[in-house]
Amino acid sequence: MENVKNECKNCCTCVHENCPHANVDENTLYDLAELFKVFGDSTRIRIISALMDGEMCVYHLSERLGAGQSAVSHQLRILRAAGLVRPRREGKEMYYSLDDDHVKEIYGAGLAHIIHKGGYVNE
Amino acid sequence: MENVKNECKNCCTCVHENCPHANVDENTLYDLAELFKVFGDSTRIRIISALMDGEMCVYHLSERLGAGQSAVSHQLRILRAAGLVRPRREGKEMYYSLDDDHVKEIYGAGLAHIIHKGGYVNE
DNA sequence: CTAACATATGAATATATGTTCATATGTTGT
DNA sequence: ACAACATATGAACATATATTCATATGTTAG
Repeated sequence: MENVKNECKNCCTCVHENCPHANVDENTLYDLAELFKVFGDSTRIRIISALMDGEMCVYHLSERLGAGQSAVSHQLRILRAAGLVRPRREGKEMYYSLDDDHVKEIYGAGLAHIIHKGGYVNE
Repeated sequence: MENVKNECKNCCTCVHENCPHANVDENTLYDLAELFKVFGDSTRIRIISALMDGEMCVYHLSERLGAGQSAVSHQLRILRAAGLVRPRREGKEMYYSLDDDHVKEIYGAGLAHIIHKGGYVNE
């Protein structure tokens, strides 16, 4: 409702884009929830993970995930709408790739937490 | 299903915890989706945002969010189960705080993406 | 232009999830 | 022990969401 002004008490006094203590209004928090919601589905996070290695067409994504073409296409639509992936047409095929490095940063930050909590063993 | 071994092609050859290209098995991806799912709710992200300023008791959280006590408590349970917040009892009250800095990193990474996409104006 | 292929989309269904209400648990002061 | 308060929890309900099926759109080769 209200927009409380909070100065960063932890890392700095200025408000730069990476500062997690930056003043954030309610609408931004809703946007943020929407963004994380997109990451919060196993099919979509698996798509993102697959695209870490580089672009891939829908058919190969579908194959790699063992999911239906329609399901993958629906999820790609959501990823696209969130600005997380970008399509590129080449003939009949659509190649998808991660939109920018923010996607990798969010993914990496989440992964670091999982690892820290010990639920992950690297081989 | 299968566990494909991918070496990082972008930033390094070693596999350290922050590398977004680290080899990640299917189970970890499911854990990751579960983690982001926790961030992907407006009530929970508002709780996290509130706790950025420091610990807070349930009643004050409930007050600040304009949400019911029960709703907040239910969401705190989920945040606790995910290892994102930590409770501390002081008399009748329960004070919650962010569990560790990973929470801030994930939050900050998401916020950076929102800002980059232009959906956020800092005052 | 037509057939074959790749992807996208709409509708329907089944499942997951958040909130509310009622109540239980736990703590303090008397 | 009891009353008052703070928080937690279970059940019920309403809503959101992911998948599937059928079909539409778009592209290429012949």
